[in-house]
Amino acid sequence: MVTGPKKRGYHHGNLRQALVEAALALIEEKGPTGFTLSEAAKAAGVTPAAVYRHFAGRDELIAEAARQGFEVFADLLEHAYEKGRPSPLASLEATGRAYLAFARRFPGHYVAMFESGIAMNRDPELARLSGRALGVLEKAAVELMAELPPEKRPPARMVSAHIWALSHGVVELFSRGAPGRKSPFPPEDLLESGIGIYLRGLGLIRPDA
Amino acid sequence: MVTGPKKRGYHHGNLRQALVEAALALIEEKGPTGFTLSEAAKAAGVTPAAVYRHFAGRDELIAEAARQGFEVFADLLEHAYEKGRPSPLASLEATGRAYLAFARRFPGHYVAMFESGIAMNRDPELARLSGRALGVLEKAAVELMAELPPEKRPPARMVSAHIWALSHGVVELFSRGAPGRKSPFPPEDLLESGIGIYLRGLGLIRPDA
DNA sequence: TGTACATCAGTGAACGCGCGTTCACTGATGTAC
DNA sequence: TGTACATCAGTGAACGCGCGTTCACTGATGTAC
Repeated sequence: MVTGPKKRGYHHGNLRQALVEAALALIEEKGPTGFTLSEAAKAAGVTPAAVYRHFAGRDELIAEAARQGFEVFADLLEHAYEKGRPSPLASLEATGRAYLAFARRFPGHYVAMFESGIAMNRDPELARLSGRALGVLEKAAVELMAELPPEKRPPARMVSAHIWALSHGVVELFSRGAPGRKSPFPPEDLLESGIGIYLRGLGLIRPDA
Repeated sequence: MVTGPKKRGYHHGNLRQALVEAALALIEEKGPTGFTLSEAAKAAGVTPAAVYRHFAGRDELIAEAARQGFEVFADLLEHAYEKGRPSPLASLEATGRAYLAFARRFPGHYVAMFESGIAMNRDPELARLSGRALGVLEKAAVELMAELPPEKRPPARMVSAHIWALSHGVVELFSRGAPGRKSPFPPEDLLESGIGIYLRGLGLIRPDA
């Protein structure tokens, strides 16, 4: 058994993180329902009871997975947002793409965050992190709205809600390989074209562009 | 014990349907995870074993609930579609509203259909019914696209996918009372405004309307 | 440097629980004569 | 109409299972002297 660069702590080394990763792998594989504490423990090569040294219980473990997911999520969105600057339009489009990219690259996290039935207010840290992620979208929307004349300027929070809903819908319906439901188009194209049409509807892209 | 209009069959009368309804109530109340065969049986006033007279097992029961949901769903969409005629624009908008109305009025069905992890191809009837529902949306999109000049006419299936994704996203994120996540706007307004902006982006509504 | 002690991560056995599922049964309903 | 029989919906006891959780424990690691 190769231990790697001798980084182990007491016994396992870093059981806490190993459990989170086992949980994510299970969620990814079998959905939020298919994850059990015992199985996660087994996957980490440890007795179920050992889990209680690190988490108060099953829900705590999922919450930690979601927490880590939101952290990466917010980072990715922020990075995409910055990359689009100084154009608010490019920022918002990049942010949308980053949303989908996250869901594809971290499906376990995505499920833990949005489909596990975790209550956001169970944990202030979770609420803060999810707020931060959504905040990026809102900031992009606010800047975008500033480009429109005030009289035809919808509320920025509504716009960010639209983008979020569209992104989430594309992920849920077309991105994950729902058995028996075939996507007519690649989800990336679907989201990109959808956002494009939407932004044109806001008057931010030329009608003939 | 009042039996009502004496419609009961052998013992229970109509256990099959009673089980479906108990399952829906449980799903509605506690999510797709929170539903167990035993609890549904108890809610219907019957022994767990009795379920097997009517369904092959737990999954069969959920599938039946989803099947009934899709039936109502397709009917509602179709009705809304017809109501909007002969204007394709009005048809599509009404169909979108009907989508949300269904999710609100039949939350248990909606969850069984879209969040229970039921495989659509497990059951040809289920595939047929879900196809019929989606078909209404596609038909509306096809007619709508016919109003556009061919050179600026996106694929109808893409348009219907956009509408579907936006509707589903609004339902999942803002319609159901996800604890700790407060909706900034009523979901109906959110969907209506979103679809409106989108249709304007397609060039189907006047920019200044 | 070596020894004694404190810490605490993980063990393993045990628990009560509710689950889905099976089975032989019983008794109400429907039907043939 | 009445009786004998067939049907079959629902019972109740039993099963094996894996779950989450608890507990006293053990033994590897870290620390004080």
